[in-house]
Amino acid sequence: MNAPLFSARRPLPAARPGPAEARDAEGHFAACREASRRISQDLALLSSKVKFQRRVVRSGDVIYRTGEAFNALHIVNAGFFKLVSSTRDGREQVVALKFRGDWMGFDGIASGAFACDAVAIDTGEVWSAPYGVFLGACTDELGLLMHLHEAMSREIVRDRDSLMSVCTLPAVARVAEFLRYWADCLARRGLRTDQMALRMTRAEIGNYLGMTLESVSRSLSRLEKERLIAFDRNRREVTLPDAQALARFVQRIVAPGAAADAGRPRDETAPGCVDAQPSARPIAARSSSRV
Amino acid sequence: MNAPLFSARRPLPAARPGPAEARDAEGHFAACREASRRISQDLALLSSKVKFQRRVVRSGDVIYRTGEAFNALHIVNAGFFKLVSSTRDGREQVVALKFRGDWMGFDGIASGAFACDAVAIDTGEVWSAPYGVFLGACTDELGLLMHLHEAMSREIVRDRDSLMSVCTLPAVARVAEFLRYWADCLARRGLRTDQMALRMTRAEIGNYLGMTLESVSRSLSRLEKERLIAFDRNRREVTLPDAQALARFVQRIVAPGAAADAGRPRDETAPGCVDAQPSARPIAARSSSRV
DNA sequence: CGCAGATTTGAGGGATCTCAAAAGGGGTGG
DNA sequence: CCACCCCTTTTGAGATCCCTCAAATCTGCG
Repeated sequence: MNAPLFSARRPLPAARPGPAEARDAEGHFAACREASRRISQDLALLSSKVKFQRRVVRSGDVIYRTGEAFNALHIVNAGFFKLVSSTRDGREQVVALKFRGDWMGFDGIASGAFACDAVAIDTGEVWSAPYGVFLGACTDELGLLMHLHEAMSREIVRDRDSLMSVCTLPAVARVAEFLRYWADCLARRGLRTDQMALRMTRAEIGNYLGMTLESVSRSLSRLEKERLIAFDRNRREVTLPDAQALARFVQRIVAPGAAADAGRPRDETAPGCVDAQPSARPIAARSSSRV
Repeated sequence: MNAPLFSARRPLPAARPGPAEARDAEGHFAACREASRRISQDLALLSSKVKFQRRVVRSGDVIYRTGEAFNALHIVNAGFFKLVSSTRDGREQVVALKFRGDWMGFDGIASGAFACDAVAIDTGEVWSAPYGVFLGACTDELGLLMHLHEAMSREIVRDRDSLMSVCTLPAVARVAEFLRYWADCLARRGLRTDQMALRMTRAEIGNYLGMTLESVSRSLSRLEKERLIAFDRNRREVTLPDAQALARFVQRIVAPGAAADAGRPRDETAPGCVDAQPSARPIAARSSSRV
């Protein structure tokens, strides 16, 4: 009875583009439709299992604040949200962005107090329920438990992707990746990705990506000049004519030597065929132990 | 019967130093002893609830690899581990470090395949059990479930701390924070923090912190020159004579205006609770909505 | 003892930041 | 409806931090 109530665990093979690049676009659209359907379905099931408090929010509304007692978990039903960490000395950092179907509040479980601010950056709706209610529902319904764990796991993986981006990509590539990420998040929720409204200022984007607002602006201008993006009316809305071209642009920056063959599955463990000198130096392995 | 089997949820108020700065050192030591005791206790309880497969590892041993089917969760009983993410284009990133009591493998839950490599960087011991076993144990034992969630939550918070560090601190401050973090992790596990063996090459540290190995080396040399750290024999072992002085050093860099005496790292007592003038520009809040 | 890898240190260059000025956009009140 | 104001964005010029390249030193080990 606790079987696949929530959607199966790895329903998105297309998320990792297979070797066949040609039909990627179609595959991508199919995957997005599937993802969108799944998110809606999960939300519906979730709300049938747990009695939520629903709240409509507007841009700037705060869902929870750093230091507040952790009492509830929140799920985005609509809109966009940012999570902002801050240090005692006044540094602030946008650490995550949240979209429909995403959970907010996991950061509070560890210490019993929320570790960041959750702020709406558009009108939307949040569903909330006390942590204990989830816990109780989880023990009844294994599917819900697995859903919860998957959400936390996704968050961990995504956070690390951010770190990877910030640590290994130059500014313009980070902006390009950010745009791809944003478009992908929209697409997987059934939202149109042409004329995306970014909903964040250059300052917020720059903060999220670890650069100044001026660098964001310059990067966007450069991407526009290279025809990889196009602005709409007010420079707050952006179009990605060709997401793959953006990806190739990033590849070109990362590995200036290697040609455009982006779709290499995974045979590279450097030493073998070192054609693509990764411009990112591999981490020297000390004491590789076993020969 | 599912009550406080695992240690209570927020047992470390001292981790957030209160307004009284003076007795911080004692409070810190007490907190570390407490944390150490708790970690040992949790491990003992864990192993009484779940039948683990135990494995002794040596530096360089791989616990799991990117792309491998996610089958089990792992818990560090001894030693030190790094988690390394990699991209298809060959970039590598140390995304996390793991110590006794930490879990490894959460990244695999979301997609059903591990999303990074887990590699030992010292001899140690790992306890492993299939995910399903944990899940089963969790439904029997609510305390275990909460313990698991706290571990995942801690990981999320820590990952975001890393992002904060990389995005908002200059190189030398990142290195200083890294040393403090490492010392703190050791202290909370009852390990001595004088003559810490870093167990990572400069290249690995630099990768983790988003800088080159040369920058790490220069930063360490500078910290040494300012008497904030001291090297032992082989420059792989480091001593932090005064962790608070290191923290003040970081503060001085972040908010140059706040601390007057920039030259002397010595007897300048940190101003009360420095909620300093953020030299880091705050994120411009668009549409602050409600008046 | 010599080698291989790790580390340090220096010099120069480049990417990004800082500072500054001007243009654009949207909302409000007159 | 328009003027005005405030915020955001763009763009330029110079400064700076960090990276790249290079060479020397150090360490552990076979």
